[in-house]
Amino acid sequence: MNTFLVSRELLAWYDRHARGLPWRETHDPYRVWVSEVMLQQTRVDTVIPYYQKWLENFSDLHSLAAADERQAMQLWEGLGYYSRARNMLKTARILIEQRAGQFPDSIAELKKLPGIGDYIAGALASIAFGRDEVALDGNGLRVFARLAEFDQPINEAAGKAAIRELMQSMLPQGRAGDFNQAVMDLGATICVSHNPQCDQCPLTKHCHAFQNNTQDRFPLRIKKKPIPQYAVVAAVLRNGDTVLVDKRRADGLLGGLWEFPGGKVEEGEDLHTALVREIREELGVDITVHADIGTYRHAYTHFKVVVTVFEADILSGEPAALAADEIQWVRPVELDQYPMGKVDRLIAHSLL
DNA sequence: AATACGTGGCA
DNA sequence: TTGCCAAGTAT
Repeated sequence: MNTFLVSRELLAWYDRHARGLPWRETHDPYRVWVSEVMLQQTRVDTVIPYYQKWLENFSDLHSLAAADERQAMQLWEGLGYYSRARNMLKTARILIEQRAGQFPDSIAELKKLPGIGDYIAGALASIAFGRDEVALDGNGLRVFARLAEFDQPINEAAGKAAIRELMQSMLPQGRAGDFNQAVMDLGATICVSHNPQCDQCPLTKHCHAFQNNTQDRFPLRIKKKPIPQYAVVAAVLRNGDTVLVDKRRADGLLGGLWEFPGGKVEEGEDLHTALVREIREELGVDITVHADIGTYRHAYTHFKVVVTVFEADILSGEPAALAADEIQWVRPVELDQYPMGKVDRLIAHSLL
């Protein structure tokens, strides 16, 4: 492969076909950063409305550093990977307090900030600061794995490192940001996972996969383990016209979001028993379980759940936040003010 | 190195 | 319906 030609022709293609995206209107590090964080594992079409809403509420680093966490989580609700939002708040505050509100421009310093890893550090350095640095994401891995019929799995460190070196070797001095974005645009619009549009690709004459018609076989990946499925129960506990919700601890799944109390059903346990046990563990109260008011199936990244929701009443005791950061009695109509994951939001809406 | 971490689109 | 995958990072 002639890396010089690939690089030159890719840039020429990008000059004509770059997508007009909201975060490409400036090179403002704050805006580039917001977009890159939101775009992790998330499609452009999904991100755009979130990006615009976020910028309307937090137009710069100062307003984000001063932000209310609940407001930030509400704006993030539905995007997933919620630690991204919490890390953005942390990073904004670090930059305001320790760096006079300026992003560092070196990879090493950028990577010290919460939520900034190899990719975002490279993206900020190259796109926002014009430095000659690689930003390698899933698109780049796929594009170059096909170009070279790359024989190593791209979801292992060695494979990623080799492709990073290939990209490094063809990085056009002075236009690394455009080059990185060109690779991503090509991967997102033409060299897509399934049914790549090779008839529109500017690189077919360099592409080994195209020449051998092996696009479907690349990139190679190590297979993931099958994911387990769990039965989960949740309770709608009532007190007058309010229901009880709890705020999950900051770490872990859906950290910092609100939920209806409950948990996993153990092996051999029936749903009622599980719910009584979970509520006793989480809130320190005994309940009577009433009607089943809904079943929800949901797939997280590494497991699936079937959630059964029950109406329930407290028999004795005052609920306490034994396993959560906070508990609150809330009227269902007010629950939109409480950031939640998908399943709990569906349950909340079912109560209206 | 392997696993945890959300959600929605698509075949 | 099920499984794969999408602008990754933290531990």
